[in-house]
Amino acid sequence: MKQSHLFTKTKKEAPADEVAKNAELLIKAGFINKEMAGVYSYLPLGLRVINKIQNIIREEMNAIGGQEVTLTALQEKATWEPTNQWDDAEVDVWFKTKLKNETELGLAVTHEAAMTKMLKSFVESYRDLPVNIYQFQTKFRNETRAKSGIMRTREFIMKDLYSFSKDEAEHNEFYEKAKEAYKNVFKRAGIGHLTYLTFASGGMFSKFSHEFQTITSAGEDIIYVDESKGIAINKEVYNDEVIANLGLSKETLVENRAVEVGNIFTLATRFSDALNLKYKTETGEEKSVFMGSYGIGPGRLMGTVVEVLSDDKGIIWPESIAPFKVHILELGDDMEVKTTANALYATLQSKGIEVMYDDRTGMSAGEKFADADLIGIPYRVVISPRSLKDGGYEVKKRTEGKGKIVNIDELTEILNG
RNA sequence: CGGGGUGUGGUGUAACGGCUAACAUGCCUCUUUUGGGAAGAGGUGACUCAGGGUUCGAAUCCCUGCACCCCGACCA
Repeated sequence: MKQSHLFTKTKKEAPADEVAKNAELLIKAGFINKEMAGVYSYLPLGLRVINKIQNIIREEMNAIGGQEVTLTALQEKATWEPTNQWDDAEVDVWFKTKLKNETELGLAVTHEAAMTKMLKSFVESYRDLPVNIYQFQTKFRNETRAKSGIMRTREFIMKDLYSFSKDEAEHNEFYEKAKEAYKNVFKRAGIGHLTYLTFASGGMFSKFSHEFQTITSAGEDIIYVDESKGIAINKEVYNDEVIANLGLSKETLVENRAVEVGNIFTLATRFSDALNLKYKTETGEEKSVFMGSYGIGPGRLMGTVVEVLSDDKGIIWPESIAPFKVHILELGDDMEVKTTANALYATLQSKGIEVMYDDRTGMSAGEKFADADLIGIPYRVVISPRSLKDGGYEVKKRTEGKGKIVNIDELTEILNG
């Protein structure tokens, strides 16, 4: 993409009402736009990142047998009444609305019940199980306090997968696979080294759950990390019994602030009992389907990456989720520079490399450098009278201080690697 | 939901109850520049969140509403 074509612009100053680093940088660089408290739109650059993240998640979910669907965001009252979750005393984050005929509807807070209900049309026999279904869908939660930029919003996309198994043993098998898939997601998104499988309370759904917590001061949770074992305990269930059950000891646990980037938990038969999702076993017995629920918020994951991987100049995207792989900067209005830059842009694109080309004219070099650092694309290639005189292209990684001059073959080799 | 705070050009800030609401940045025009947010010149842009009140006089004080931020509680 040519940068002159991009309708968004970088800003020198972040809006005064944003304090969170993720929102400051993402707004300054033109990835997101704030519509109101806790509600953000994704702009071209931000959407590219979200799509990359979703594709990683999609690949990992498909790899463990997930099937993708999209359920509706509008949900009827009857869906949530069997589990008593339509009640505002039970679930206090509903956005509720009505049809013209006064029928009450809710904007999806989550999809456990809807997915369970939907599956009743398809599951009848043990032969139909197990199935694992997921979606990327908008959730609406009327949070009393949105906060921390895109980390806790009132409208957000969530990947939610629901597993439907014949029994607990089959469920556990999938649950373990899901754990590994989740680890892969966070590793691939560039925050694996800071993310810990964390033992936590199950909230409304079950007694315990597993969270994936990424260490950052921007997080809302306190966790106790055992570095050598690579696991942690959430403060909410941190007690002697839990520590002992997990085979940990207080001495090796270190307190950290962290953000929950993923959460998986066992639902057992809570929803299948309530909504009557049953199947016939081989012996003709009727049994409730055994369920699990697995969530990741791509937007929050994006915010977490920014919180964790950035410096005083801007964002530092991991290659896997960067909006583009390489950023070409053309400096000055020299004709030869322009010709060379255009040719490189065409060449890289023809090789399937995602490239942003800063072809904007009348700008100082410093301004282009500053924008490139802010946007945070992994590789920067400078083309200028100087680089041409030195015989090539100056390539620099966002994480490195100094670049080096290379020729076209060396450059494509670096970018293909 | 409890507590604290803030609303001024697109953005960031300033202005004692008293001059035509100032500065920077952005944006437009021209000239000169081009390796770390260039320089000069000229221009554009705000009924100071909304409504009421106090006052000779309100961006400034008071009330109501709305919006936003932070701490806590909550968090499927």
